[in-house]
Amino acid sequence: MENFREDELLLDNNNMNDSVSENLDENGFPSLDSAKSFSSDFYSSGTNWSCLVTENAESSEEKKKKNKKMKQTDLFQMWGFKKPDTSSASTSKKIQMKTDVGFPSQQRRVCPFYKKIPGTSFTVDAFRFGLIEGCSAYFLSHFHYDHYGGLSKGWSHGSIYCTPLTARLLRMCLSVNPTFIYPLELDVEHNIEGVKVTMLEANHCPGAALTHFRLIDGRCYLHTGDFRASKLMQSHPLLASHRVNLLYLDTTYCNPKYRFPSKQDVLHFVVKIARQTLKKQPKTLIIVGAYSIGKECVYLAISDALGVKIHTNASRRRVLQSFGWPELSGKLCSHGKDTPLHILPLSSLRHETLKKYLDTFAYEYTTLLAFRPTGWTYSETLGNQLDLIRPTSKGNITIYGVPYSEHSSFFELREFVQFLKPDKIIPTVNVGNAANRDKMQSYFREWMKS
DNA sequence: GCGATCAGCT
DNA sequence: CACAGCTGATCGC
Repeated sequence: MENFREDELLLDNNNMNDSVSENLDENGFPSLDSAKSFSSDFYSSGTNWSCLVTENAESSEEKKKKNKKMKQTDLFQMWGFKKPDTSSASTSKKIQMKTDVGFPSQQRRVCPFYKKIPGTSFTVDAFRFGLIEGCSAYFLSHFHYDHYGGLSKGWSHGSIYCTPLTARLLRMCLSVNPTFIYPLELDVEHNIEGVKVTMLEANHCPGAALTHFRLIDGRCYLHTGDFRASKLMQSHPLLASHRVNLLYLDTTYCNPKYRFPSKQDVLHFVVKIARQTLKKQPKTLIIVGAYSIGKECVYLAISDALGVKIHTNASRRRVLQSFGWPELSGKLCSHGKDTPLHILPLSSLRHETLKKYLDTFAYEYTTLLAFRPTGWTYSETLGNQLDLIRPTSKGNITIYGVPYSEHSSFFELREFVQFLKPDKIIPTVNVGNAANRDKMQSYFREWMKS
């Protein structure tokens, strides 16, 4: 997850000073020798977003006057029963509610400093800002929309560096011109403009990577992208042997209220529920919800445990096939009737929608059990106790929210940071408001004490 | 006519 | 709450 909502970024514009921008070069890249001071200024001032937006904040006020509209999703198309309708929909004329006339959006959105790597002309996950002056290499940490946003067929602003799997998805799903894409094998040191760059497995979604930069002067910077910290990560030679001077950290769950179990525990829980349900009612259709990529292990675990194949629509099958994982590819099947385990978009995981879906398999299945894996199915009181999770049931439809997270929990973050002992930390998530930034800053200070 | 983008929503 | 989008409307070519 990332913060990039303009209205959020605008919040702090009334309290600006020049402490950050002083340490930026003419293109807004933090200069090499001031890497320390620019991040400390970031923490001390907490509110300096001078490198972000400078336009007026008016637009956010007049936004909320649109009527809610009924939407008519073609479920059969989404589920793969039907080809997309190519006939044009009727377009009704509407009164313009636009308030920021005259300002092209890219002019108003400037790449924030925490996406720029000091002492280099590199940026990370910064495609939605159009051409970034002074940027010669655009790194992409993983293939999730809020990170690749801005990339499309017409991209021509510069070289894109990412893992080979992410590169395939860029070509396949976004038709990005391959001449701009430079796949970087994991765990191999690549020399890019004199900087030694290594991609490390991020334990997030397929293809997600931490990016490790070793500059010519020996300084090491680690950008986590989105990641779930693990013990295994600590044994990586690059992290075990080199001091990290600057850590760009995925702070999605940087708050102790976020407690969730290990992935393994959640997988065991899901499998247990699936088995119990099938034992009671053998004619149960099992659904796992998923976004574009990620959470594959949830349905792989069920597939393995029950010895059944995995059905999903053609477009998702194409994406999953592209991973090149035999243990996944071999289990996919194109006919829903051939397996009781189906994958649907998370948006389908509502009782009403699932009922319709079950109706399309009325001859095969009588009940439906669905899992909604998200990171924020947490509870302060439940904590780690999976057995206290209660599903929501309506008729023969049962939905479990399960805390399968592909981001680090608060305590995993703490352990990772205390292992790494970086000189400085730059949070990359939840930085849109000052209270959050201050809170995270105080956690960092606490962690770094000893 | 189509792809890209935006606001609103979950 | 916030994940990682989804959707319909609008904009731009």
